[in-house]
Amino acid sequence: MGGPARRLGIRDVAEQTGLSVSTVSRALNGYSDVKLETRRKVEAAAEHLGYRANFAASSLRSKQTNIVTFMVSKPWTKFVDPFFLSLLDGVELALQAQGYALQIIMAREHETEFEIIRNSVERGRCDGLLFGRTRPEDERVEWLKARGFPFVTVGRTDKSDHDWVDVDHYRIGHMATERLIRLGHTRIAHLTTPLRYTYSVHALHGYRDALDAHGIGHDPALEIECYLSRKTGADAVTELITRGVGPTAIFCGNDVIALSAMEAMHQFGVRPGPDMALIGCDDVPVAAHVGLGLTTFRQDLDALGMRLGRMMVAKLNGDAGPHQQLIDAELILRGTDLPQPGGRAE
Amino acid sequence: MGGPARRLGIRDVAEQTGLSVSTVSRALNGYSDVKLETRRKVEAAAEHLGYRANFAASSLRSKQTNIVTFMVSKPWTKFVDPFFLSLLDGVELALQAQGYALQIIMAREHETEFEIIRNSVERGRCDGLLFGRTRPEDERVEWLKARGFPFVTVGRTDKSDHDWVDVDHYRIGHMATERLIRLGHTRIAHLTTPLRYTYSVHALHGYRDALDAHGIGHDPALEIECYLSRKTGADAVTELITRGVGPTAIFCGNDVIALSAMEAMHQFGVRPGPDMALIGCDDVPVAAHVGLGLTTFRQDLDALGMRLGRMMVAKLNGDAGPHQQLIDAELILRGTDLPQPGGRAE
DNA sequence: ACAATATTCAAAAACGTTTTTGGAGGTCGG
DNA sequence: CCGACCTCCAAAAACGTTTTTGAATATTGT
Repeated sequence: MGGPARRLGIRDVAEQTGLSVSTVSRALNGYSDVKLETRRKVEAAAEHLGYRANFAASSLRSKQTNIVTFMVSKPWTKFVDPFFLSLLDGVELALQAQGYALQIIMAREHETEFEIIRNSVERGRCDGLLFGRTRPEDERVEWLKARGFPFVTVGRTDKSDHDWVDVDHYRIGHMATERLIRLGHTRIAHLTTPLRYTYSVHALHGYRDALDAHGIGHDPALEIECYLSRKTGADAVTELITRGVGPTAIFCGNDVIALSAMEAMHQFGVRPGPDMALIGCDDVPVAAHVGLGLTTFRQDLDALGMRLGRMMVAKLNGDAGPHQQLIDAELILRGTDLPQPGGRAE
Repeated sequence: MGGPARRLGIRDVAEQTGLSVSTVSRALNGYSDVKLETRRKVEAAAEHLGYRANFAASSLRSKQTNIVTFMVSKPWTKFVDPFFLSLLDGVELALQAQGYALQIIMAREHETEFEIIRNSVERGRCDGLLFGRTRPEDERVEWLKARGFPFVTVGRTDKSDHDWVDVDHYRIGHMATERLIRLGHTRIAHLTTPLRYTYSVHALHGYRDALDAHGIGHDPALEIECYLSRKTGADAVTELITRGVGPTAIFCGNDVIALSAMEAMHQFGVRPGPDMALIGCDDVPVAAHVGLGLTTFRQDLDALGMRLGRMMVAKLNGDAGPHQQLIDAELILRGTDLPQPGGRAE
């Protein structure tokens, strides 16, 4: 005896209040054509019964999920890159203010990135998509654009005729290099982040242009592409030192590379700062506390995230765009950007 | 002219193949009562058309989402705690091997944790739930247990009669303290992680029991609860030094606290290691590279994550449990655990 | 006071799948 | 050769909402 214990449904709320199912639905979803008193009654009953609309059913009928998905790629997960976490904080804030939920999914392999996106879009798992690590030619961007699916990226592509937010890495590269030049350095190495990503190329261009502006040509032997696993900053420094190409300063694409580079310097008895100037990027938490303090660039990731989120909400609300936002980073001077020993600083 | 551009549906695949809708569904979902040839034909047609089953519809009908949700709490997001990232990596691996997708959602405020769980469960957004930061009396655990919803936690509660994985923080506290005692220290401070979490209490007990075992009573003035924002490890060290309670060694609940503590020591001219021994926990990436190298405990988070994921899959497959797994951490000896200056080590 | 309009709600259709049910045709044993 | 049992597939019901449609009642303007 006893009913078959059905799952609690909107029908139960309707029975409880003596109203129709449709009225309950309209009351709960904030439609205007329901009397205030009725709405209150419905809300009270729903609260009392502990009813919430089934997600699958409601998104099937309404054709929207109220979910925005952020896809984070493997390299971000394995080595803790503080970048995207702070970012997500801001995104979440902006989204939930407009009734959207942020959902994060991980792309384990590089190849699955596209598959995950296809799956999300074609199965209708979310209303909008967010992702970073854009490449100059990015399959994902092209595909989404062609399908007209709402998305915003962190980082640009070659064409960049879609919605994005980005940190101005060209400017970062330029400023860092210029600062090192002003300190008297002329042999300045650049340890780049993986060049398959657009932002790495931007930074590289900034670096080269700054050299050019001061009549210093760029030397391929001083430009080394670094990764997080194989070929780290330490490997690059080892290479620079053992090959005797003689840099007196290094600009690193990010702090993890810079930290790794410092590691190798120690092993060669080279002091980061006095013996070899060093500038990083990202201002990771330990940057301030390592050695003399790593000079680096700080980005307001909370703000970047908020903009990213708000941009997505705007798109979702039918705002056509394109929306594009370039963010400046701030140079944080600490101890590792020292004049060239024996050189003449301006 | 031109059709109303309906969304691609299973109907289209049925028409394309000349089969019925139900057969297409059965073929795509791997049922056995469909001829191999037919299955191939269906799969080819689906692939050709680019069809994928709508998520909302399929999960509405089948009453399952194939999604497992990991809820991460605010403190984990703001300050990059490497802990949960490596963990998630393993979880994802274990889940996707069994056809489940991992979805991550963030609880911004402490108070929303419970709300998020209620929402996920009552709206039927996922099949299983994962979360950490368990407290001795944990409302979430009780609620989920009462509802019979599948969940596994990272960390225990007072009762712990549910499924969990956990690192043995009692053992960590005990080992760390014992090592410091063996090095000749008797005034050993413990900078705890927030004591509202169960694991912090476990570590504290390990610390106290080790002291007791050597006939050293624990001194409340040497036990300081630390947080990530207010009252950091630096604040605690400042307090210890200025109050003159005279510890010669410190065991920190995690590396972030330890790093922060080192910071303050520098300001007081106290060298971490020679002047004050220090042991942390977690083995964050920089731990090896800071100062003399921070002695700490390493946990195999990938393995922990895999177990967590596998445990969840087992539950979802009807395996009754309870499943519980306690993981050992490994002491990584580096430079900061030195004998008490002028003391007599065993 | 009457038509026109607003307000409030109910009934039923619709969303796109999966599951249930059952039937047609083939195979096998007696 | 007939019935029993497989194998494979089609038709229809079902999942739990939201949206559409339309009707009853209340309100307003003239």
